Amino acid sequence: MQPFDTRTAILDVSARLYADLGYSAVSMRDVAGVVGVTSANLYHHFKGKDELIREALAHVFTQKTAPLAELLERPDVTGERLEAFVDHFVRLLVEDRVFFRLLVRELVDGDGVRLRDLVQSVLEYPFRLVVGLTDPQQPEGERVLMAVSILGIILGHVQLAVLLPYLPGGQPEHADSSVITRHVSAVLRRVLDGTAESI
Amino acid sequence: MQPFDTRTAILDVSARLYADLGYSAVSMRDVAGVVGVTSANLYHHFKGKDELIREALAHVFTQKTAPLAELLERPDVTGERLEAFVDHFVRLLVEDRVFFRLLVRELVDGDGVRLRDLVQSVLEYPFRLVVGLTDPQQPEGERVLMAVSILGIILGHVQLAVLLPYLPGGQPEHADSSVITRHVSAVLRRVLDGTAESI
DNA sequence: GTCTATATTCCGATAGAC
DNA sequence: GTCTATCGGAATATAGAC
Repeated sequence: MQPFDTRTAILDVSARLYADLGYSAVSMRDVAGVVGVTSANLYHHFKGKDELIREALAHVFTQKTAPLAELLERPDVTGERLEAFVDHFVRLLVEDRVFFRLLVRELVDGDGVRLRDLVQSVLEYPFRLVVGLTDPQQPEGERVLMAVSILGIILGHVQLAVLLPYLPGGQPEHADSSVITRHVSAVLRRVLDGTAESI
Repeated sequence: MQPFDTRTAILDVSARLYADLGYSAVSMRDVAGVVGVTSANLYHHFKGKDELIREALAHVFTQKTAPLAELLERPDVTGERLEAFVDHFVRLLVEDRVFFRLLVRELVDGDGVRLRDLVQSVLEYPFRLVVGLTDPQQPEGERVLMAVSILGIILGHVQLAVLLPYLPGGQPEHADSSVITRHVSAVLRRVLDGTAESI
């Protein structure tokens, strides 16, 4: 642990550039240039480009998922765990552009191994919570589908937000995390209350 | 118009490779090799890589959106226009892997100009329909947010489907278009009926 | 309209000095 | 741990013959 850890700096820069440009468009020279070292130095810290990007992904995902897990481990005393989860997840996706873009990129480009890693490091925990919010009297398959719908509506909402300036009636304010959180919470509460008292 | 139009073949191959690999990972040599011509030939039909990919996108989007527009222009006599729309849109995203991946890639990588093109060629029409399905007594902003939620839940559901094999309780059958259509239709019907009789 | 051949730049990766 | 120097190959793009 040094005051300025070169390896960590490389991981941070790699994650940001990969999130913005994608795997093939970010070169080892680019990363090195932003960090302020030579590209040869990158090969001292990492075996190659594949390993660098893979570790950068794990670096960001483990970093950003910890607070979410902490939230989910708190007991639900107010019955507003759904709102708290939506608020936190929307805020994470809207306000952390790097995290959001890494997530979407993995969903579209990830192979089987990387998708399983993504689930285990980021999505499995919130997924279990959301399944727990669905009607326990429904069969397992229905509850899984409902959980996917809930996570999907949040992801889709954030993803479509970039189109709002070009959609008829769309205002950029509709992409604010507070607006999205309020709206999605209301929709989900209506859906969940229609099936069971799940709080 | 020739029996085998080289230009059209180039556009089809470009769209497929770009959908699978992304902009930087698909080379002019790759496209030419699959089509069965030389890369120099591509520069006779298109000014460069940028123009090729841009025209390939427009080629696919205008092609695949026509049936959707046709559906939306039919009068809603049975009151099941929502179900018909969900069915068609889910089927399009699930069964046409090229279209789906192009759409997601544009959402994550597109700049202002390309996003506006995407809206005008693909999303504006279904968006107007979905706005029409929401409660007319709600203010415009609320109806827009609801429409984004409806499109978003479909997009998010299809997008998260790749994770189902790795999620607890997830079954690959949950990614079938018929299963997604039935589930999403039921959820949306519940949400929309909670606000107004919109049929 | 399609080809061969090539110019130029950039890429990932390595060797070896310090 | 960081550097200079460089290799071999692949990228976009062009010139010009057929």
